[in-house]
Amino acid sequence: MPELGPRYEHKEIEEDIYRKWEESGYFNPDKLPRSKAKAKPFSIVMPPPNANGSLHMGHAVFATLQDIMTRYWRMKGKQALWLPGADHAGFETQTVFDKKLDKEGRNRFAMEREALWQEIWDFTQTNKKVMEGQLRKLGASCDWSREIFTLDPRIIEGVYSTFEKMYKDGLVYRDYRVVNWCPKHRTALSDLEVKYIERVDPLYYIKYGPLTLATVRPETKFGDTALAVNPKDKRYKKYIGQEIEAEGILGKLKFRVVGDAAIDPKFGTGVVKVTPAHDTTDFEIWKRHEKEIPGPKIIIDESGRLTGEVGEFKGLKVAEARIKVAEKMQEIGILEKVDAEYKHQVATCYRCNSTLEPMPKPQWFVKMEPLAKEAIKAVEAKKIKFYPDNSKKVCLHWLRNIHDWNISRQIIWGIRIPAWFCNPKNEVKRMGFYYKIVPQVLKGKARTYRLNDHHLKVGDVIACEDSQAKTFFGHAKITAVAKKKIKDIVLPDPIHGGGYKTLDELLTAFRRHYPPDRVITGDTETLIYDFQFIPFSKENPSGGCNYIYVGNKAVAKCPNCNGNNLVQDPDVFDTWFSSGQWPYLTLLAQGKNIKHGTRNNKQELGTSKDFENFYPTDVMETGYDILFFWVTRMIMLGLYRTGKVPFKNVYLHGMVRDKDRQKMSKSKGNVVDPLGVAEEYGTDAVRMAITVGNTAGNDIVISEDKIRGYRNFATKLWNIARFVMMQKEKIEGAGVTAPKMNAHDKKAVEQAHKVRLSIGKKIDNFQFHLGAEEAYHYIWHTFADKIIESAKPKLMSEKRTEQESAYLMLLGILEESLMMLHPFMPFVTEHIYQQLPGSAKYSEMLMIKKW
RNA sequence: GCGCGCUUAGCUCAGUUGGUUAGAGCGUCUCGUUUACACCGAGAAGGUCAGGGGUUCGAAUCCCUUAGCGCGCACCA
Repeated sequence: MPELGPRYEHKEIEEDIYRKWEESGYFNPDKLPRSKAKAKPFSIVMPPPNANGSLHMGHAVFATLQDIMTRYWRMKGKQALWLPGADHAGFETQTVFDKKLDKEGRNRFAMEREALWQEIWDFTQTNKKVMEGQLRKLGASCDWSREIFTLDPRIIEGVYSTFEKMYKDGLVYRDYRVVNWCPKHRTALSDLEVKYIERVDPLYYIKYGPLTLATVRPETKFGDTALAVNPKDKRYKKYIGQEIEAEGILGKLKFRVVGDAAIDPKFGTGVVKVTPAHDTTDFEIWKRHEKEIPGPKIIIDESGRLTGEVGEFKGLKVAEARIKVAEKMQEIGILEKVDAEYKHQVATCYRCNSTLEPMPKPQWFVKMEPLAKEAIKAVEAKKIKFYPDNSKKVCLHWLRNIHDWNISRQIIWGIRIPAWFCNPKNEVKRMGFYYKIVPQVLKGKARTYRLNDHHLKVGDVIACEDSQAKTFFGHAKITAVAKKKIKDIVLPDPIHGGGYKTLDELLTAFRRHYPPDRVITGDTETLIYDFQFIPFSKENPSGGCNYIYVGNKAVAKCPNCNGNNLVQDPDVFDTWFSSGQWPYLTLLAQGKNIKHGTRNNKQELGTSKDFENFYPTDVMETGYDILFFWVTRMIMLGLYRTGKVPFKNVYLHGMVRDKDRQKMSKSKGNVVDPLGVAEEYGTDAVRMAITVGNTAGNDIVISEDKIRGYRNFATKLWNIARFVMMQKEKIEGAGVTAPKMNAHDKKAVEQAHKVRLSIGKKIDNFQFHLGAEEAYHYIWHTFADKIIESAKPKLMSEKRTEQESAYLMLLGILEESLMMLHPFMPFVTEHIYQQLPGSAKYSEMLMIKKW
């Protein structure tokens, strides 16, 4: 056999084989010979790799496992579809690109949105190309004709229609609340993107008048608006409802003390400062006591520096300010003590490890509970099977304790949120009204008292803003301006609304609306503006009514007030909001029969040939690390949009580790590059190393030694084939016409067949490792070591029939072996298969042979 | 705190609903070149399946418990 050398030279053949497979067209289920004959569908939608780098071992794991299933079911005669894609990976790509810009001395915050978008677009398209090549190298038999990118217009259209429907159904809402803010990347993150790390920080005990409280964040004290204690705490009961005076860095402070059950009396001193702008819990405390205490006072800006009324600390970064503020407190004698060894969890950005700054922002949220409820029902009803089984429990636990999901990101790389705000033009002056006042204005309140000078004169038209919700509700035309001491206001004042009967009541109200450290007495001067209120309406459109328009494309005029002030939300969606819809959107995008619902009702999903045929998909195979990010959200959104679960089975693979169980990372230098080792040892060897010993939900250990072991196996198989081919030449050389197998040899072939069926059973049950091992063991230690060895004397026998029978047996078992191994090691098996008698064309093994 | 796991050969891990002498890769030792293969063959050493208790005719496997390790979620300023 001159063409079969003693070693399998993968380098010479892999590329060629893949090209021929691809040219055959059989990766596309529509082109399979059996597809006309009502073959049952089998479908996997590929987790789209992030188009911001090249493939790593984790990708090789999913590529291998999904390819095993696809090839197996295709061989079994199903209409097998493996649908590939690529993910724009919003925030992750943005951070990768930010780093690149940083190296080049550039910065995205100084760039035009369109120019930056174009650069990132080009960057992802380049990466996408590279990854496609790499998936081919790994032997992935996916249908490239259906490949789709997450920013494809067909996908975006679907994402928009989902958002629109959810908005109308009340499942997405805009809210002003404290979000997880990364000061480095200047965007909000979802709760899942927060990584808590344990840190030791000083715990400062600060005197606030008669009380002492403990905090790790003295620098936020400028944003304090109250103090809180547990209502059951006997020590402090008498202070609840009281205003206490305290010495502050910037002068005297006055805070009200509220009782709130969220306070743990056992922690610190049992007294907490309430900083609603920069702490989630405090924001909630304020919400519960908003009648009694002032709301958020922002003193940290978006880049994590102090801002506002913070005196000499203005412009300092939080970490610096903390030390300086503590020093200052020490100086003026309000720092009681410091516990330097305080251990606590700090919220950080999972991408850059920056400490997150909680910050109030208006954002879009998804109301999760109704969606989770349906998902729980479906999972409990076993509409989805989980591998490993216990991940179902993990999934249910998460779904049962779900929180609303912030889907707004303040980056440019992503799908822009299709919401338009009817905003007042910037040149229009605005005046804020506390949200409780708004209905009074609408009902006829026509006077407002202001301590700060707004420089308004009679005849000015201003926009009226709900200062909590940051929404506008109308115009006010100023009709009179006066300046008076508060005590000189005649009470009750019917034009103001008539709510205050005594000076004390009025002063309390003033204090509530201004920072606590502002001293307000009867002698304080106030500006008094009389105005004529004009609500926004279609007849009266000027200015912007803050109506929110949600739709799949821009409209020229505000549907509410007819104004021309619509401005699109600059934010983009969390990537997972779009990838959470991946299974149905990718299938809907395929084929010519695509319908996206009726023209009048964009909310309807429509259908397509692929959607009808392949949805729900058979398997979702991905890593356990994105169970919550992706899998649960696909289930929820899939049920919401299609009424069906998006997949019948979930298989979760583990994380790849090196031989010392260390997580692979560039910084550790222990990364095994799948393409590099595939080049050196052959793709088949890498695939086997990935498959054997890899069980659902458990981490996978991959070392070069292991890969080398399976490279040896490929050579072994190669030599088995070489040996059998040698017999072929001998038999054929002797001019045999119709050789026959004896009963004994037939039995051996049947045995091999049974092994193949047993391996199939294991693939059916998602036990790929067992299947791979069984094939390995049978071929090496049964076929080669025992069957071939015992056949040797027969092959040398003088009896022709015995010789021929032994040859036929070996040929039969070889064929079985190639088939059982093909899903795992497609290249070497295909290559050998082509040498067998009767094999003419490529792709026979791949497509036509039944399992 | 709540939840989910793990502990099997020197190392890294398999072991499906409980069923003969517990397996694989790599490593170690001995021998071996014969119709393919030294990226090989024949053979060997190496495990009280974390400890204890229970159920059972029978337990690595099911139940309880102890110890050690890991992961996820939520948190106290």
